[in-house]
Amino acid sequence: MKLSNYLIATLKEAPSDAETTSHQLMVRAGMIRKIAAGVYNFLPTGLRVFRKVENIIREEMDKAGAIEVMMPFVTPADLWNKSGRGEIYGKELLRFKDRADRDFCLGPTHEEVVTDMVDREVKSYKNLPITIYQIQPKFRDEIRPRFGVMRAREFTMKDAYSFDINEAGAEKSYINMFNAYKSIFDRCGLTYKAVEADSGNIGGSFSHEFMVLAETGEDLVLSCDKCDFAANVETTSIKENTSTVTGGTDLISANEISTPKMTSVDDIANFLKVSSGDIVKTLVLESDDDLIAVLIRGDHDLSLTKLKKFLSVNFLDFASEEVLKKRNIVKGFCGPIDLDIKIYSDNAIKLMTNFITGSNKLDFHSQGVNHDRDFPVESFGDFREAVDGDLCPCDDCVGTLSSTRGIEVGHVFKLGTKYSESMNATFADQDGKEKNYYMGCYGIGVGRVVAAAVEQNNDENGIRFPIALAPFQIVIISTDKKEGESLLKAREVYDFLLNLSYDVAIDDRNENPGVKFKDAELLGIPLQLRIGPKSLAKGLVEFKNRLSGEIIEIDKDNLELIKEKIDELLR
RNA sequence: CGGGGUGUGGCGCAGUUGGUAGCGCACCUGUUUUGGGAACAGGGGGUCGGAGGUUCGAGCCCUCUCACCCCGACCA
Repeated sequence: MKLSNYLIATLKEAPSDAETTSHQLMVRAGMIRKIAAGVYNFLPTGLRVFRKVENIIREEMDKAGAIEVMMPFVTPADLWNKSGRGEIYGKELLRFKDRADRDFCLGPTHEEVVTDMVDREVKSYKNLPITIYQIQPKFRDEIRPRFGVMRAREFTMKDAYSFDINEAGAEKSYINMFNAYKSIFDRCGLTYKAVEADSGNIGGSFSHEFMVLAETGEDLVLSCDKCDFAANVETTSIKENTSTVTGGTDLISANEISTPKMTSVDDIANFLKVSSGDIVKTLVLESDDDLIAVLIRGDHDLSLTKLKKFLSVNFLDFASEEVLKKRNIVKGFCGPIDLDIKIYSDNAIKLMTNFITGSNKLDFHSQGVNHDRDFPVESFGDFREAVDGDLCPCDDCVGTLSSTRGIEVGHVFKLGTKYSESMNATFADQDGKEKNYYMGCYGIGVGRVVAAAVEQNNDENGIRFPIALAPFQIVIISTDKKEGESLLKAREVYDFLLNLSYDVAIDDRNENPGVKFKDAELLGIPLQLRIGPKSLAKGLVEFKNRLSGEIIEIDKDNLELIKEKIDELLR
């Protein structure tokens, strides 16, 4: 590529709406531009990187035996009604009507479409197992898109779906994809971790997320210091430390204390000079049909994900103020005593006696509260979020957990028969009977992989792309903008490398050398070949390595040696 | 959705008590430069997000609206 005839849209300053490093750098490098909230243009250099990721994914999927198709971005709402997921997906699903008033939506994922497709085309167990994939845009009307293409509303995803005749087959397909994912992220040069995860809206029984480790990640990953356990905080189960009994063995009687205007755990802890762990907070939530209360230790956080799973409900969220008012629940002073809704209690509370809670009266709390004696508990369970220092949940493991932030770039799920049942998708098995497919689904966010790579690889000069992802692997920089020996030599080497199919660009723009160096570094091109009067006078050209900063000089006329050096440096 | 904030040239910003819009970068022309985002001179580009209103006069005041950004269980 001749950069004199290309679009290098670099900026000195990032727009003020770019917060994270990757967002700022991708905009400054001229890779992306926003055209609406969560909707982006990919400019030429951005697209080149995007394609490299896409190609790696495609190659590895093909190698793993997955079959590429393309399903529509616009899908009929009917399919979503069929699976019953239209309601659950809610506002994230962007719906609209066509001219004949028929309902459509922009596909946020394609389980419905692919299940329908396979059901139409595959009739017999003889055609199974099969794994279908596509690389295609998706649209999710996120509440809050952010961080550039990291969490965009329109984004490109590689989504794959496996169909098997039974559970064991599904397991094999899952492992096959899991391994393909490892190859993909290895080839992308990312530092990542595969962790146990929640399956969220997609549903299903079991899943892993592939997390790129980075400070700005939106997810929290907990890993064990003794074994190889690692999981998203959303799903990490907790082994409570049974030695931390608090409150003493003699039960004291409950009494109310005046706590004017003290609505937070911290207020109460400061006022009573106790630690927040001595306090129990009573959280009131709305679920599918009714309100429920959850007791959580003052210094812990509720995990909505875990509680939702425990209750097996579709909807669960904190009760609104209106609802609380209607039920005469006093915000800020809620407690379990005389509360006429079901009370669930976190396991950490089981060991506590004589604790402090709200008293359901404005400006009053209760101390010396004990469960069972003072209020009934519907059920104890593991409802809180794990934190640094919690025990590893694995059997027989004595390790403790520590947390790191991560960017979820890939997710693999076992779906079982969830969709094949709801959509009545079947094949004829060996015994001639119709059976539901055992499915799995597997996603990778292509743009997010690019952003994650930038987030993980940068310095004060810009992006330090892994060689496999860089927009170009080599840029030949003529440091003299006049038509002359430097430019001629640069063109000669460029033609030579281009003929050998190297991923090479020539910076023949009418710019000062400093501009070209800065752009090459901002864009993260791993190798610069600098050709200018200074070194040519000595009969040399020079390489600069973006990653090591090292500069090497080489005989200007020995093209073979130049080629060898490139091969060596790109290895 | 709730709360907060911001909209002025491509990007980053300034704009006083209301008096008719400016700076840096970028862009164009010329000259000089030429190894780390060059210098000088000249130049182009703005319905001040939009609509309505107040006023002799609105970027500035008022009303509505749109867009974008940030925060949002922490308590119950």
